[in-house]
This record gives sequence, structure tokens and C-alpha cells, in this order.
Amino acid sequence: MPTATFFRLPAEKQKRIFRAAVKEFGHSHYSEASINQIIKNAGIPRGSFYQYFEGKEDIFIYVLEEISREKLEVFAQAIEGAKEKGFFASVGAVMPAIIAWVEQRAEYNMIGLRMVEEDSKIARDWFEQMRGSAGAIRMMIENDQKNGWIRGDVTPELVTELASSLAFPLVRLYYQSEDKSEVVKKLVLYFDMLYRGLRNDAAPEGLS
Amino acid sequence: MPTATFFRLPAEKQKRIFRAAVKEFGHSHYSEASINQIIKNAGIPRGSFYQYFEGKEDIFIYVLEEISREKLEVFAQAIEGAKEKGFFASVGAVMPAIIAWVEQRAEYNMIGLRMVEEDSKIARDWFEQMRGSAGAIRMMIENDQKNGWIRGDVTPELVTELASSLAFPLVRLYYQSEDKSEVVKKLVLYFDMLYRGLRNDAAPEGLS
DNA sequence: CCCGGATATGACACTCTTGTCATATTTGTT
DNA sequence: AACAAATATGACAAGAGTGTCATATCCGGG
Repeated sequence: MPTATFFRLPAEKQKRIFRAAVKEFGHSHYSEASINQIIKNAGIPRGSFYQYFEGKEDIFIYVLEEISREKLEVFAQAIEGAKEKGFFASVGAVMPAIIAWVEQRAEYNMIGLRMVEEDSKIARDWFEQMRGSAGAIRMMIENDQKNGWIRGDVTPELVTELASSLAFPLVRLYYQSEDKSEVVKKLVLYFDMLYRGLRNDAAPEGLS
Repeated sequence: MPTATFFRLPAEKQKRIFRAAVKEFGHSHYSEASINQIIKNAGIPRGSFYQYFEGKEDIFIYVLEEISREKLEVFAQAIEGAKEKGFFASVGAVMPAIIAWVEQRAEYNMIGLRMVEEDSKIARDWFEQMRGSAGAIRMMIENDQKNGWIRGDVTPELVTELASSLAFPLVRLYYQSEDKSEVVKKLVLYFDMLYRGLRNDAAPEGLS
């Protein structure tokens, strides 16, 4: 946790340091990110940094938590509006908000991307914690299964794993692409494919 | 390219250096991998390394090429046996060989995993080159589409992208898991889901 | 105006890595 | 044996990063 001193700093300075850290962690993997770079970007002397944070992990976690907070804020309403419609309908409904987030918070998302990529202990711990808080999604899927919308032989975990396995490369592609609309088109296809793959075929007559 | 001197070295020494490099590149991302570590593992002095390779990129490419060669060797027959049956049947047929490769060549695959993860220029270039040589798969999929097995509104590239988006996390999971059979079960589910998502629903009557 | 706690600062000592190079040592040939 | 070409070797300079600490500065309360 950042020191009390850090939190007593003028908001402007805190933000400046936060932004410098976001930039660095979005630019390099955790293990390669350099405190040197952060303090250079933030324009604070080396000694000050250690007055505010214990070290790299400390500021990294701080950045993750700040971003989480902001994300939750932004998505709160979007999620609220889409709850009882089942997984696919809900994701579809929230999709515009997600795309806007990807578009507007590129630097934040780069950090997430790098974390998935690097697969370090610190990243795994973080995602583990996230998974726990994704109970809402889990319930939605279980509900869909009860209703017979989603095939019963997959677990909710599997569905979310599948979705994120597909989502992360898409986000990466999005940032690399010139033509963003191409990527959105691809997203629609992925989504459709996932839907067909997961919907409950067993309904009326037998097959496969 | 490694120097002529390197190729004149006794085979045993070449192999020793190769293995040391595989170990290091499997252990750390390209950008973090250290020549120091490689020479320590291989038991050769610093000066010698630079007598054999221009630098890190040189030995990295060499390692990739060696692995490619070996991979091609191993899969040559497996692929041969499975060609004209269409994409899904073929992949299904080759699957045991793939699983065996994943199981036996963990270190090789770690390098591939790290390359996808890191998404460096050198990795992108390499995969680009690979994509070009994956013409056989492309043709198989196009053929399936002509035959009406695979829906026509996806491109072959999309299919391979989807497949690898799903495959890489699975491989990673495989190496992390205690219970390998669980992961294989998951693989089957993924595969089934991909099949359902990509098959041509427009076909007249049911198929398996 | 002055003092003490809170802050700020950058020099320092260390560690790790890289690429080079002058100096051995080995090998093959005459 | 003698000599040149090929190899081998490790000390070295340079670069980048890290965490600490003695010292300087600031600021609110008496």
C-alpha cells in the first residue's frame, strides 16, 4: 500500500505519478517495467518515489486498484440495465459500453493485456481475486442452463474461460489494427460462433 | 545466422548450447532472457558465445528454426495420414500426436507460449512467416466450405485464428495443471464447441 | 521568529547485463 | 619443429536498474 505521505500529496501530483505508472506498466511487462522510467515520466526524484511506495509491486497494485475502481464506476449502470436477460443477451447489451471502454482507455487495457501475457505470480493472484468477484456472471450462466438456453455439459467457469480466451486476442488486435471496424466485425463473428457453440442443441430432436 | 565456427563445433557442444538456449528462452521472455544465463547453463565462456552467435536474436532464431525442423519431422507422417478428411476430422486425427508433442516437448512449447505472450516484433515476424506456410490448413478449410461442412461466412484465417486463440491458453493450462486428463477433457469440449460454432447449420438434414 | 516533524532530494554502493578485445591455446600443414 | 589460421578465454568498460541514507527544505504551531 502506498504510504500515508503519498495520500497527503496534492491530488495533481498523485495523478501525475499514477499516469506515469500507467504509461510504464502499459508499455512494458511488470518484470521489465522500470521505476527509473516512472520517476522520469512523473518528474519526481528517486528518493521521493521510495517515500511514497515500497517498490514496484506496491505501485503496481495501486494502479490496478485505481483502474478497477474506475471501471466499476463506468460499468455500474451498463450492467444494471442488462441483468435478467441471460448471458448472451446481457453481454450483447453491454457490448457498446465495452467497446467504448476499449477505445477510450487504451492504456488501462494495455496493462491488463500485458498481465495476461506475462502470466506472472502477481498477475495470477490478481485474476484469481477477480474471478471470485465475477459471481454475477456465473449466476447468469447457471440460470441460462436451468432455462435450457445453454448446454448443460459445460461449467460456468468454462464459459467465462472461453470468452476471455477469445476476448484478449481481440483486444490486442484492436489496438494493433488500422481498421477498427474490421475488428468489431470479427468480434460479432466470434460472439455468434460462441453462441452457436454453447446454446442448447438438445432441445427437440436428437443429434450429434 | 550462427557463424561457420559454430557449425564446425563437435555435435555434442552444439547440442549443449542449443539445450541451454532452449532452457533459457523457455524460462524467460525473449527480452528478459540473458546471454549470461545461457553461457552459464552451457558451460562456455562469454567470449566463445560471441564467436558463435552475433547476439541474442541470432541464437533465438537458430533455436526456433531447429525446433521447427524437428516439429516438421515428427508431424510429417501424422499429417500425411489425415489430409483429405476435412479440417475437423483431420485435426481430430492428429490430436493424439499433438498431445504427445505437448507432453514430451514442454520446453519447446514454453518458448512458443512466451512468444505469443510477449508479442514482440521478433515474435510477430516469426508467426507471420509461419502463417504463410500454413497453406495446407487453409486449403482444407476452403474445401470444407465448398463441401458445405463449414459455414461460408467465415474466412479460413478466422478459423485458424480462433483455433489458436483457444489452443494457446489450453497449452498453458496443461503445463500448469496437476491433472492433465482434466485439461484434455476441456480440450475435447473446446473442440466440440468450435465444431458446433463453425459447422454449416444451413445444411439440409442433421449430420454429426 | 523559531523549532520539530514531515518531505524532498540526489549521490552512492551494488548488482546484473552486454559486447569487445588483447592474449592464450589448439590444430593442421609443410 | 615451426608457422599461420582457427579457436578459446576472461578481464574490462559501459549502461541500466535498484534501494538507502545523510542532508536540505518546508510548514504549522507556539
